Amino acid sequence: MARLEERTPVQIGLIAESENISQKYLESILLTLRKSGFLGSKKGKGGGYYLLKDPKDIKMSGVMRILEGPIAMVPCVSLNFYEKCDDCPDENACAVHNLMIEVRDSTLNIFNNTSLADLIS
Amino acid sequence: MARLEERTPVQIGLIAESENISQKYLESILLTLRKSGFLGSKKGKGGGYYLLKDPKDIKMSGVMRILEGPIAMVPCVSLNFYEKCDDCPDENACAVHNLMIEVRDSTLNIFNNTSLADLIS
DNA sequence: TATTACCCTATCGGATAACTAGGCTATTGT
DNA sequence: ACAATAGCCTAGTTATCCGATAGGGTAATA
Repeated sequence: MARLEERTPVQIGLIAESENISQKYLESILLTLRKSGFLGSKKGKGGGYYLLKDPKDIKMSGVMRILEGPIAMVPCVSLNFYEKCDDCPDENACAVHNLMIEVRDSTLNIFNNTSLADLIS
Repeated sequence: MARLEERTPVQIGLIAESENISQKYLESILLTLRKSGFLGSKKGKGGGYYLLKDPKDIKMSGVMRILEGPIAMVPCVSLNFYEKCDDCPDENACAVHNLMIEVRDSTLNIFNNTSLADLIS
């Protein structure tokens, strides 16, 4: 969709065919993206999905979180999906904790500075 | 173990207790580390596990690969656990591929430049 | 020679995620 | 109006992985 100049609706079937995946499976992915505000949709004949924003304004960090879940390698350093480790008495005393934060930040830095437009160029 | 000055064997039971995990489970982890060359072991009374190298010379990238598997987010950009994507006709044509390589390299850079000694300080 | 402590294999159960299936509903063009 | 189109929704299946467990074996040491 991002490769198209115009912002006209694209049917699920067309994308499924060109990407070699099942139509139904793609449907669930596109539905997720619509619910999270990345895509709009149009029903009926001539309908389909379309991008709501300019590809330049879509950061990969947002897309990744929706489609892949947490960016952090471990839940205890995740910003959006934080979870405490079961048997960890003190995160600050954990030797691995700070290292994981460092990795998270460097990954996040890349995703935040890459747009959908960057990807297709 | 890295925190100890001397390189004397430490018993599984002691570590299991101080880390609040089952002795058997810890055993399987230590066994993995021994087989991959990070730890040595001594049997019989007074035995246990000990580091084979100086903590300064143990890079976290090596430890991570043994305990956590691939560092890359997707197999198709993994250096040590490479796998081709099923329905991908051309990796170079994949929009996500280069992004994932970038992330892999930045993560690897951190793990390569962090030693076990860095972690405990 | 008994005890200690590591060695090895098999397996279980829960969670996750890719993927599928089937039917419903809203929109559109004629 | 109405029939075809195309998205909407929920549930479920299947496969795989991983944390964790169990139990018995073997080598080394005091």
